[in-house]
Amino acid sequence: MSRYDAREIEPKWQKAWAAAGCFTARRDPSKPKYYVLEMFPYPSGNLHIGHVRNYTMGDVVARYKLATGHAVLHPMGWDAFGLPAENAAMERRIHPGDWTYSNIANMKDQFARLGLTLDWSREFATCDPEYYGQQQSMFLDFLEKGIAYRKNAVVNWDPVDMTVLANEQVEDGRGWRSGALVERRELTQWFFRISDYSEDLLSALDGLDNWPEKVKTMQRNWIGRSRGLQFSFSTVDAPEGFDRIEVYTTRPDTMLGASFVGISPDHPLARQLEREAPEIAAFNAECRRMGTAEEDLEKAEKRGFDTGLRVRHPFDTAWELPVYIANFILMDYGTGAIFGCPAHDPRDLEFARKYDLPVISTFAPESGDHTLPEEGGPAYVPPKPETVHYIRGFAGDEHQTGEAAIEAAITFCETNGVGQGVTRYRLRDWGISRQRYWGCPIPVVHCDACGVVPEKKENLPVELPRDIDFDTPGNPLARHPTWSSVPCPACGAPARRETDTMDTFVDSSWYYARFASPGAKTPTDPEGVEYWMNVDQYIGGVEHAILHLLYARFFARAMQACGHLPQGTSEPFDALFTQGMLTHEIYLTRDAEGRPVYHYPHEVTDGKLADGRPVEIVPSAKMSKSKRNVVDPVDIIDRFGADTARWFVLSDSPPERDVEWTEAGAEAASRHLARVWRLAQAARDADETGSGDEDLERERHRAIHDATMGVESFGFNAAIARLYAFTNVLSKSKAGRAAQVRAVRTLAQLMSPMTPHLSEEIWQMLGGEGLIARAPWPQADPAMLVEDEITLPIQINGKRRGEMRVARDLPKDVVEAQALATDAVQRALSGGTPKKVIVVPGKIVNVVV
RNA sequence: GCGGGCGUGGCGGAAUGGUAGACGCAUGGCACUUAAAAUGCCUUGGGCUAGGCCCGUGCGGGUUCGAGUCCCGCCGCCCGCACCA
Repeated sequence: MSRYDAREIEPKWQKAWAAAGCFTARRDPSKPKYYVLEMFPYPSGNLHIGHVRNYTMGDVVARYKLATGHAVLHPMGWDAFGLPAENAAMERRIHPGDWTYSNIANMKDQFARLGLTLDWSREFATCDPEYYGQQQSMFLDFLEKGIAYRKNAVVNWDPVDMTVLANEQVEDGRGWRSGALVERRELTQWFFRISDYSEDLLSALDGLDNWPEKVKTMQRNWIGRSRGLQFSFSTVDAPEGFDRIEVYTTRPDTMLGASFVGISPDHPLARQLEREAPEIAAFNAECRRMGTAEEDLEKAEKRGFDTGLRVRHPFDTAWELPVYIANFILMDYGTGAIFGCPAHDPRDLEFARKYDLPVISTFAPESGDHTLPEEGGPAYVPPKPETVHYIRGFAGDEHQTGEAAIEAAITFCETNGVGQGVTRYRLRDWGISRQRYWGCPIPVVHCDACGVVPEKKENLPVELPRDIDFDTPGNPLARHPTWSSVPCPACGAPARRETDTMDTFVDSSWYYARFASPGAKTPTDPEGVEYWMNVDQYIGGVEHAILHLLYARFFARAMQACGHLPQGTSEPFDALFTQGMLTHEIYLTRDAEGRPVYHYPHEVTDGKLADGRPVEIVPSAKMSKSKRNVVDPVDIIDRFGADTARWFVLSDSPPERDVEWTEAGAEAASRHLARVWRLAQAARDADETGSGDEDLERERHRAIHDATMGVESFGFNAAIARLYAFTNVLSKSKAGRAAQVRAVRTLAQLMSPMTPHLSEEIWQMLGGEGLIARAPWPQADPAMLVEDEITLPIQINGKRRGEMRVARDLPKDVVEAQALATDAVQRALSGGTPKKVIVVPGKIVNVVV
């Protein structure tokens, strides 16, 4: 009997699949098409075990769809632009392009060992000029359609490094390299008009039936449609041109609870005031000395500055409110100005208590204990559909829901000329300008005479220059001696190329469409996208639930508007699956100062280091290089084989949840595969006749049914658990050779999406025809699945107290009579009669005594 | 801070509102072996006055004949917050 040796069989079958061209996508009108896509990786240099899980899931789907007669497209590429390449360039004096492409080569070798069904003939990297040139072409289309435009926006500015920082490069308000206090600075930047699509992006979510509800909810909240009132306060003694302050509120029903007006430090009025008042200038400067990240803003202490200006309440001109500049108000939202109602907003309440401003409740609960905010209670913010009692109402009923009150308030205000009801969206336009080298150049030219001029399409791609350096901080493109000097495409006069490059989210917003025809001389070609789009199943991390997926949905619409995608593809991903992370224990010891020192898993045995020191163990932590709790897939494949790695990452945990990588789990998976291998040999060598052929055959059909359901519903862990159970039955079976061989061949097929190499080997061993990768998926015979007799649990007062075997279709009254006759029920009744008997056919009997 | 999610034995987890703990790991025992490894078989939520009963799905309430599942309020962890990808 030979042993299962993954190192021997895995390369063999990988070669066989390649020789047969099994995974090359081909348009085939005689088959339904299926496009499965996993979010493409950033080429960081090494495949992470998390990648293994992500790509194995897609591979299971791809192999299953191949087996069920689909023309499958399963491509792979590289999300190759971005900051890490520039960081590597600075740290190691290596060119970002060289670093990126060598990482790609390395990761591709690692990919090859996993035995995935990828069609590498369609591979591209977003940093290939062929790819980003087409992206530039689309940018020009967007520009022509008005989807791309320029406006001012704030960035994180590092005054020492003289460079723009990403949010993650700002740590506690300081630049990560220079340590300098970061400032907000305004630059003219390129934007995509995603906000024009707000309503469509919102309402189309309703049609995405195969997206997780949580992702749709997050997107809805992000787009943030709100109904509110826009109105203005008239000012008292304000500077010239500021006789009114426009505000927007979603709670106009609380207008009689107004206590102050707050404006953003970037509001035009704040900017005007800082010219005359040094204290205001100082305060505004202080506010701007904070990163642009909304999270920081929200967590920061709420601070304000009393401008001394006052506004008149629109309902009562004698009622004046103070105007504060407040650090938590963003110029990008609404009008950059709010009215504060401390009684019904926790932020406003914190602010009011700090600056001793009035707190005025406008409504209170209908009943129950309630401490009014003005008497020290918390801000009262009930859900809008809840009915409350209006103490200071001015429109609608005294007792009404927040929703009704808001509509009544809007109507009242419109009737009295105080303002207008408007629908707003939280979604802001997408700023795509980056002041960096390693990204897609924005293909426009700045001409003194003609202004902003689009590059001619025949001049695309606008390629990145190769000869750059990172010796001095800032954007290498901007300081390149010759690159930006070009003639104006319109008038031919000397002009300057745009040196901003595009956000890398642009690159990943349309790659799925490019895979349909990767070599096309236009961004897409109609034949390719018409056949392959949409993506039938998209798989990736939930961390992309909002930005990437929203941008990709927007891009599909914008591409459609420019004729790059056909009708019916505005939603590019028919089904979405968000998978969980891979986690691993963290092992650490403490240094003399009590700081943690992290240790790699291979340094730890039985909770101790080699020198015998015990380690602290932090369970289920996200894998990160700095914590050293990483698992190298190459190492796992060397030791156990790809099939074991694939099997393990899919077992144990549901795909949408995190899974903890454990050595013991990997070993168990490996042992199981070896056991299946032995069973296959035992089946091959079994006696011709045996007993229980029929039982095994029934079990085989049940396994087909259950495992198929598991694969179709992304219940890979459930499918695997079912296959374990089938394996247990098989190993105990005394069935004859034919029945055993049939059962093992089915087992190999059902396992093949997860363990393709082992399955091929067994298939061949047991005389399967051709490659298992091309064999049709086994079918379960419905007649073999029904059971004639079932076990019915009997409950007394909702607790299980017994069971009985009954015919599957026994009438309800007979079931009831039999249940009442059981010992357990008789004991519980002790001669009395039951109060109630509930019989759920085929499920349960509950006797209430 | 705001939005979204998750929480079940020693561990990973299973369970259309209907037998909580499938399946796997780890325990412990047995078989095989000179021995070990490997393999196979069995055992295992906690408790008690143990062949029966009680308690158990983060905590506290509620709906229901019946709640891990639905509702309300907490606690903890994770993801996102627009320039990380």
